Parts: sequence; C-alpha cells; structure tokens
Amino acid sequence: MSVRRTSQREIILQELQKSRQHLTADQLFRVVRKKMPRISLATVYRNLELLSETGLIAKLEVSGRQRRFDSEVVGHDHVTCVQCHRVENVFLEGMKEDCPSHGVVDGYTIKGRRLEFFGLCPRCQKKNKVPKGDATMGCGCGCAKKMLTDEQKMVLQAMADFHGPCVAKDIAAATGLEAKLVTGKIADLKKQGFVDSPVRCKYGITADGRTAIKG
Amino acid sequence: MSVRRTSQREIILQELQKSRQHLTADQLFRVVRKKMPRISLATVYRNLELLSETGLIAKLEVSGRQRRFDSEVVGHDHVTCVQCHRVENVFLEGMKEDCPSHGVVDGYTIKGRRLEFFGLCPRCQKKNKVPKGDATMGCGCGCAKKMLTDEQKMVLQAMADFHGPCVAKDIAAATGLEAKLVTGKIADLKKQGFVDSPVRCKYGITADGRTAIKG
DNA sequence: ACCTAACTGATAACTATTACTAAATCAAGC
DNA sequence: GCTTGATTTAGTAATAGTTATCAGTTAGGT
Ligand SMILES: [Mn+2]
Ligand SMILES: [Mn+2]
Ligand SMILES: [Zn+2]
Ligand SMILES: [Zn+2]
Repeated sequence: MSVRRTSQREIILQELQKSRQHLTADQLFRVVRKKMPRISLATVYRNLELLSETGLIAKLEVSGRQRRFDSEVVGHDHVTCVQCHRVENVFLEGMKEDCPSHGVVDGYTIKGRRLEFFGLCPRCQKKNKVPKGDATMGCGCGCAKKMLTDEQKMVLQAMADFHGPCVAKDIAAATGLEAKLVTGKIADLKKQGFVDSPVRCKYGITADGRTAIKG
Repeated sequence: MSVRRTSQREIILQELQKSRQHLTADQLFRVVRKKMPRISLATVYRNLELLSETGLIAKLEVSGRQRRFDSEVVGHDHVTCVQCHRVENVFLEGMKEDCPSHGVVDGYTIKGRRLEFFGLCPRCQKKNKVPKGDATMGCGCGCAKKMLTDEQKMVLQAMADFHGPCVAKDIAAATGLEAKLVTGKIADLKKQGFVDSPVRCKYGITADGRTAIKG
C-alpha cells in the first residue's frame, strides 16, 4: 500500500503551498488547526517529513533553531532578514558555474549546496529609517500586531518601571505573576518587538513597548 | 573589568585551535575534560559563546542539529560530507563578485552569507568502492571503530534473528534488556554503521552489522 | 464487508542549548 | 599582601524543537 491519502496530509500540503512562505512546523500547525482543530503537532511533523521524502516539498535548513519547509522544490537559494527573520527566495542567474551545486570541490563529490544570505529586508530598512512616532504600526513584516492583554500590559509596565535590563523573576516579583507565565509573556512581547534582550537572560522594554502602554 | 582570563577559557580556545576541526560544543567538552576533568559542559558553551562574541572564534551554523565552532575566523566556506558528517574548509577564489557576501540582493542589504556544499569526502568515496570484506575496518573518516560490547552484540544478534525492520521494544523483548538501554545501544550501533533505520522508529541490521557479529 | 498496514492524536522522551544559583576566583585598589 | 566585589564557575534545572511510542482509527486492496 505504502503511502495513503489522508485529509490531514492534504490540508498540510495545501496550506503550505497556499502560504507561499517558508513556514516552520509550528507556524503551519497553527494555520492547519483552523481548518482541522483536532490535528496534532506530531502529525504535522510526520507529514512534513514524509512529503519532503517524496519530493513534494523541501526541507529547508536555514539558520536559527527551527527547521522550515518550502513548497517550492526547484533549486533556488534564500535570504534571511536578520531583524524580522523572514526568509525569502533568491534566484541567482549565472551563478551555476561559479558557485556550483554539483561537481568536485577539494576532492569532494558535490551533490548539492546551500546558499543563504543575511541582511535587512526592504521593510526593515524602511522601518529603521522612521525616526519615531507610529511605532505601534508594527514593522510591516507580516507579524500582525495584536491588542495587548492586561497581563501583557502589566509585564511591560513593570519592565518600564524597572530601570535597566531585568531577568524574568524580577518581573514576576514586581507583578506578582507566576514566573513561568512571565517568561511566556516576555517571549510573546519580544516577538512583537515590545521587548528586547540586550544580554542573554536579561530583558528590557523597547521604544515600541513604551508607546504601546501609553496608548 | 569586563572579560577575565580564566584557565577554563584558555584551554577551551587552545584545544579548539589545536584540533583544526569544526567541533561541536560536546566534542570540545570531551577533549577539554581530559586536561580539566571537573569542567562543566555549561562552561564550554558559555565560553564558546563569549569567544565568538569577541571574534576570537566563529560560530558555525551548518546543517545538522548541532552548532559547530571554528577557530579560523577569516571568511571562508565549508563542505559537509553527507556520509561521515565531517566539515571541512573551502576557499573559493574569484567568487566574491558572483557570490557576494555584501551588497544588495532583491532589495535586501546583504551583510553576510553562508555557503555550504554537500558531498562525499575522498575517504568516503574510497570506502564506498571497497566491494566487501573488511567492513569492520570502519569508514576511515576518523570515527574510530571500537570493539563491540557484549550487550551491543546481543542487540545486533537479536536484530539479525528478527526478519525485517523492528522497533526498539522488539529488541528489548528478545534480549531481555531494558528498553531504554536498548534505544541507546541502537543509536550507538547506528553511528557505527551496524544498524540503519529504513523507516522512522524501525531499525535493521546492516551488512556491516552482520559481519561484525560473525567475527 | 473484511482485513491489515498505514496513519492518527496524545503524550512521553529525547537532544542541544540556555538559565539559574551558590560558591569560587580573579584582579583592581589599597 | 589583603580586601573587596564583579566575574566566572560547576552543577543542575529548565527550555525549545523535535522524535518516539502507543493504543485506537482508517484507507484502500481483496
Ligand atoms: Mn524557497
Ligand atoms: Mn572553517
Ligand atoms: Zn525584515
Ligand atoms: Zn566522509
């Protein structure tokens, strides 16, 4: 029998193709769950693996800790924005000879290559030029900015009151919230650009964050 | 005060430079521990991070799940052997223009690039040509082949008796060994090429494996 | 309709890395 | 040389992402 056709597999492939992006398993899970609320994250992983084995999609090893998946399987390269971490396609012409994906390099029989560029995407370049003001509008990089919950506001406020970088437990102490919960909130706020981490383990409120709690 | 000079840091840097390889934190930990048995893995991680921040070494993001570190910091690229996973340097001439590490690509301001080739190293090419026979000699890729322990032999034998791919608990049942221990043994044997995994979760003995238990 | 290998959701386990803590250590200033 | 305090350490817990396991479900060939 080998490979079966299941509704889970179909939706996973369909949604990855529809997105036209380079999604992580987790991101795709969140998308697929809207259509199929009882699907498991393990199923998403299992099928992404299987689909890439059969060549319908491509596993993408880009920098960062999360693997991404690509519905575009013909050979191309990628560029990662160092600020918003968006991954986009790069099609380089006339590079095949100079930067070969097959052939021999230093005695190795080359079967493939991976080329990844790092830089600032046009959106982030533009955003960095905006001196101040409508920071709450977001970075324009597709990361939809949601309303802040009361707890998120509490965390941000505590961070604003705290002068200098602080660790999660400082915020837990200041807000009275559970430390574990605070860690999660900080991660969310960091994704939204309201918090950054100047040093590992230490967090601080950003200009965007200050604007957000003022409004 | 900022950065201090500690014996741990010195040895870590020294051993990475001496190795002239692209070691993982764990590999380096094992090397360093020979000179400083009480050092902690966390210390190795911390110092590799710090040394790469100060520019004395380079963090290397190659494929595979483990990060590697490079004592060679001047710009160069890498080639990974798909069989033995060895990482070696590649210095490509005349590529800087065609395959730029700075400049503009599709509107992005490029700050860097990563180029990684995949292929078979000369050692593995040679090994693959050997038709049969001295498979127990190893792949010659530096992964020293050790003697098999009695438990490892038990696992291999059980796998040989078991026709077709089996899961870890099949082996546990057949050998009477603890399932957890069996999982570990299988992982080891797989690294040594005596076991492979045709399907996820399922394992089978390889030709090399059969030779190993005959001897 | 029946059968069974393939698949699923749920959850545990695993691996690589990072965070935390109390104790130890380095080096600047006396 | 001694004091002092910021850094660093060993040990360990916690985390994130992924993979393994398992009991029950389903696709699809007969
Ligand atoms: Mn792509
Ligand atoms: Mn190198
Ligand atoms: Zn961006
Ligand atoms: Zn090799």
